[in-house]
Amino acid sequence: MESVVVATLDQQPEDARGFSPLPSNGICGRLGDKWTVQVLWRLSLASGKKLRFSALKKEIDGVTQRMLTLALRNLERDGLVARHYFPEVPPRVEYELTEMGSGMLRALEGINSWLMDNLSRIEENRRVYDDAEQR
Amino acid sequence: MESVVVATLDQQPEDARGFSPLPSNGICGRLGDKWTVQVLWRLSLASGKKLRFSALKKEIDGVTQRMLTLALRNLERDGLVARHYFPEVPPRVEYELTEMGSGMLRALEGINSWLMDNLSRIEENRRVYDDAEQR
DNA sequence: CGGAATCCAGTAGGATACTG
DNA sequence: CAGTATCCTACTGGATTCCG
Repeated sequence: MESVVVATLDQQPEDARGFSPLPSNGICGRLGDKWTVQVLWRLSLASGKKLRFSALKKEIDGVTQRMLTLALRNLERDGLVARHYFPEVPPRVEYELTEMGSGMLRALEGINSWLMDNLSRIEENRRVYDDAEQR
Repeated sequence: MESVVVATLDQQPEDARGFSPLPSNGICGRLGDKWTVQVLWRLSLASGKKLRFSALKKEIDGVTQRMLTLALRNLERDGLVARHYFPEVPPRVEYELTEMGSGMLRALEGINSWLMDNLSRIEENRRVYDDAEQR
């Protein structure tokens, strides 16, 4: 029996090499990218209301049009965000979280709060490590 | 009051722009990289026992020496992994999870199980989206 | 307005060879 | 054994321009 920590992670069927790889890598290459989580986050703050592209762009500091577009496309593709296109003049596009999207955000609460609790310790560790310099 | 989903995420002091950014990006660029989580995972499976560099390399499928070294260095720098160097001939180096490291892994359980539950749906969504092709 | 297209710089990551 | 050192490629992400 492994440690309790990983017990639930071990439910995945083992692969040909005889161990269960974490799906975290690969599947969430998405999570690792620079903007995806921030987009989900801003949409969730809207709590059910839809947000226009320009609103998202204004609220997510530093994101470029291209990166926001790419992030939204990937989220839409995964079914985490719904895109509503209104063929008006000028055109209007609104985005909202899907059920799945908000579920994923909920699932992120664990690491997020852990990070908030441990961020300063990590930064301190890095400082110490870097000060030690050449070993 | 925001949605329940993000309530606990909102405890962070707001920044100058008036909203609380998720720390998930930036702090865990680490989490987003290709090998970090897998290294933590393999170390946790050892449950307290230390693992040698070569053991890790053998068990983490596809990782190169360089990438494993970099991942371990970063984890050590953050204080998530402890490195024990034995100046023998030939040299021996052993790695183990720190308390902090296993805490982080525990905190990852949320997304991990969510991903395992939703992976097939996501893949299906992607398939449908890609089949729709040109919109 | 909400992109798409293009160009470009920086970096993550892989292959290979060498070393204390 | 456990790395460093190089080299190289591919992808991320930024800036800019154009389009329906």
